[in-house]
Amino acid sequence: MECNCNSSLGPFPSTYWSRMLFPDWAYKPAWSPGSRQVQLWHFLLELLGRGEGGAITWGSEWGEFVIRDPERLAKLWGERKGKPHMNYDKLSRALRYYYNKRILHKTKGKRFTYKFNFSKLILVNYPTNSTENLIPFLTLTLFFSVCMLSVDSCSVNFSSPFPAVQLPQTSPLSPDTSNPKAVSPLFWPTSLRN
DNA sequence: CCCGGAATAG
DNA sequence: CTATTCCGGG
Repeated sequence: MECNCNSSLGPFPSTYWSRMLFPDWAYKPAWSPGSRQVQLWHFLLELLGRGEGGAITWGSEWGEFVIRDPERLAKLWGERKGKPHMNYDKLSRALRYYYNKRILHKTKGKRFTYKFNFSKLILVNYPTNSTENLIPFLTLTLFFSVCMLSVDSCSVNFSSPFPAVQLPQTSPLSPDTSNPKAVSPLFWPTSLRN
């Protein structure tokens, strides 16, 4: 199967996608149900999606990004979190904590260059006590969001086997959770596997 | 620059 | 728990 985002689904207004870019589970760690503290990976994807000022941009490979202005990125991050003394040294330490969780890894040799692991990103942050079969939908949510916000023409080949899969019929803003099995768990792009 | 340990906060 | 802060080391 091929996904051509621009022709099949888009284009959509950016506000539309920014609202569905990160579902509720992305904002809060499982241990603090009430809080909605923004996490660093979330913030980065947000900037990457908006193409914010060139402080951070996508790299050549899938999921790879380059920090073009480290101190400015740190300043933006500090403003978001209310940490006026944030700098790249401290921000990069937070990025390094993602290595163990396999959310992120460094592309060695390339300065200021890191690479997302989107599948791990989902698995790590998905609340385990919730319904399992919602994962495919959330996968699609994150994948398509990143896909559509990051590149002009997004074309990805999906691997077989590929059972009958249909996208949710309702609006992504109010997903039909009563029919989560509309999307198969096998719906994983090859580029997201590892 | 990049790496992780250690202490600490929320 | 996720960072933040600080820092010795490569």
